[in-house]
Parts: sequence; C-alpha cells; structure tokens
Amino acid sequence: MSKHQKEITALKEHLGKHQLKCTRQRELILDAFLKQEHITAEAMYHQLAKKDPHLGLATIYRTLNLFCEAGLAQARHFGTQTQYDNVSHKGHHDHLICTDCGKIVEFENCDIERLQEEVAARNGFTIKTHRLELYGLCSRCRH
Amino acid sequence: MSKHQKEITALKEHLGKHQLKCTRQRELILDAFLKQEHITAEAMYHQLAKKDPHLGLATIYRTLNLFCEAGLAQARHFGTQTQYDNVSHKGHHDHLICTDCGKIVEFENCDIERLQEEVAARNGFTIKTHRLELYGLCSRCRH
DNA sequence: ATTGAAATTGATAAATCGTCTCAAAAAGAA
DNA sequence: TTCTTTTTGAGACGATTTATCAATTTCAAT
Repeated sequence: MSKHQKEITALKEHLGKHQLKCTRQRELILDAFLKQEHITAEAMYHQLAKKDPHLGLATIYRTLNLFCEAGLAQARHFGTQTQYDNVSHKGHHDHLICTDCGKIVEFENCDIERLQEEVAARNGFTIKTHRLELYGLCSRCRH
Repeated sequence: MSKHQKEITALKEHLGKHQLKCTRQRELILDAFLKQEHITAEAMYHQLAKKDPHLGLATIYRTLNLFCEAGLAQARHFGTQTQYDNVSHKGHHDHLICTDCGKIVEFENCDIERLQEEVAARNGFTIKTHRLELYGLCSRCRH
C-alpha cells in the first residue's frame, strides 16, 4: 500500500474520465514525482534513467503536463526552465529566494491568498492559480 | 528635457560604473522602453524597425538585459516568451493574467506587500524585489 | 581633432527548451 | 485472442534567447 494512494487514485480517476490509459510509464513518473517538492522534466529524465533507460524525455514532458491537467502538478517558469510543483498536498507553493546563494524557502500564507482573491474579484477575475516569489537575501548572505 | 530624465540618468550612472558605453542604440531602446508598461524583445524589434531598420534583435535582447541589471527593467517569463517590465516608475509590478485571452491587468496592494515583509522577516530574509502573478479568467473569458 | 584601446553592434550560427510527428508497441474492452 | 485506441520513444522541428566574431563606434588620452 503506497504512501501516495490518494494521488494515485486521483490520477486514475482523471485518466478514466478522459479516455486515457494507465501505463507503466505514467505510474513510474507519478511515483517519482510525488517524492519531490518540485522538479524539472530534465532532472526527472536523468533521475529515472536508472530505473528505465529507455524512458523518453518527451514522455516525461507529456506526463508532467498531464499531471497539471489532473491537478496534481503546477507548472512554473523559473529562469529558463519549467519547474513542475507538487501541489497534491498543499494548495499553493510560494517561494522565498535568496538572490545570493540561491536558497529557496517555501511558504504558505492564507492572509495573502485572501487578499489576492479580493484583488482579483475587484477586477472581475476568477483566480485559478498564482505565483508569488520574494527575492532577497537570506540571513546568512546578508552579512 | 525628456520626461524620463531620471531614468536616463540612472542608466548613464550604471554605464559609468561598469565601464560600459552610451550608444545611440541604447538611448533609442531606452526611450522606447520607458513608454511601455511591459514589452517583449520581439515586439520592440518590430516597433523600432521604423526608426532604425538595421537595429539587430540581439542588440535589443542585450540592451533589455542591461536594463534589468541597471534596475530599470525586470524580466518575467510568460508562456514561451520573456516580458520585460518597466519598473522605473512603480516599485512593484504585480499582474492579473487571463490564461485564456492573455489580458494583463496591473495592480498594487499595500496590504499584500506588508504581509510579504512579515513572511520574509519570519524566515530571516530581507526582500529586494518580488513577483506576484495571479492566473485565471477575466470576466469576458469566464463566459 | 586624432589616435587607439576597449566596448558595441549586426548578422547569423548555435544552444536551449519544449512540442510535434509517426511508426511501433501497449492498453484495455469486447 | 482480437481489435481499436492510446501511448510511447526517437528524433525532427519550432520558438526563443544567447554566443560568435569581424567591423564599427565610443571615448579617454593625446
């Protein structure tokens, strides 16, 4: 019994609803993905090469995008690459980023999210996702 | 006397500090850039083709990146392209983005920024800049 | 104003990242 | 098993951005 049974079920539900099939590759990629906070397709490609040397990069991209559609992942453009965030546990994924050493701290703040909803409503928008990144210096780099 | 004298001075100061030179192209691009809220390199390329048909795309990229280093612009990856935001007027630049039609609404919210400071302080960070993007559907696309 | 070292430019080649194509393979219902 | 549909893997492709490099421009020192 996997630790991530809930997410596995969620994916299968999505697959069923959309006439998609449950493949070995999708299960393999999901299993690896759920162990991460966030990962790039390229990183996952190298990571999974050990388990399945023939797993194609295109399949990883396709599958991670599938996870986004299924609501398990969320794509985020960071630098030149796309990070796929694991949002199956937390609803959102905000970041504090040290511009000096690159350290990333993740946080969540309900008050900020409530205010975001207000701003959106005031402008006639319905928010689906958001992205908040705070750039600065961590305590160590400030000195 | 240009409306953007402050920014022109800021750029020249940056150039001086880094042994960079003030060229006709840089002045031309700065002038065009300061009239925008945000623009892509490609869009600026086409826009400036009228004034200088020989201005190269690479120069536009180089110069917009220079503006980022000088603190006049801020790069933001949206979809497959990079938007260069004009941050010389406002300290911050937050966006409401319609994922359907691409419409972008800019906003500012002091309460959110105050909360951001709190989160940062709690984690030992000192914020220099931030990025907040809310993705969803605008009123028109919701229907 | 002229000179000369250093930076910049324009044109294009190259790199990067992600998607598309398509024949072969796999899934899964009948 | 059989048949239809979906998926896969490999590489081609497309879009965006950066690197290369000879020619040009800037600008400080004559």
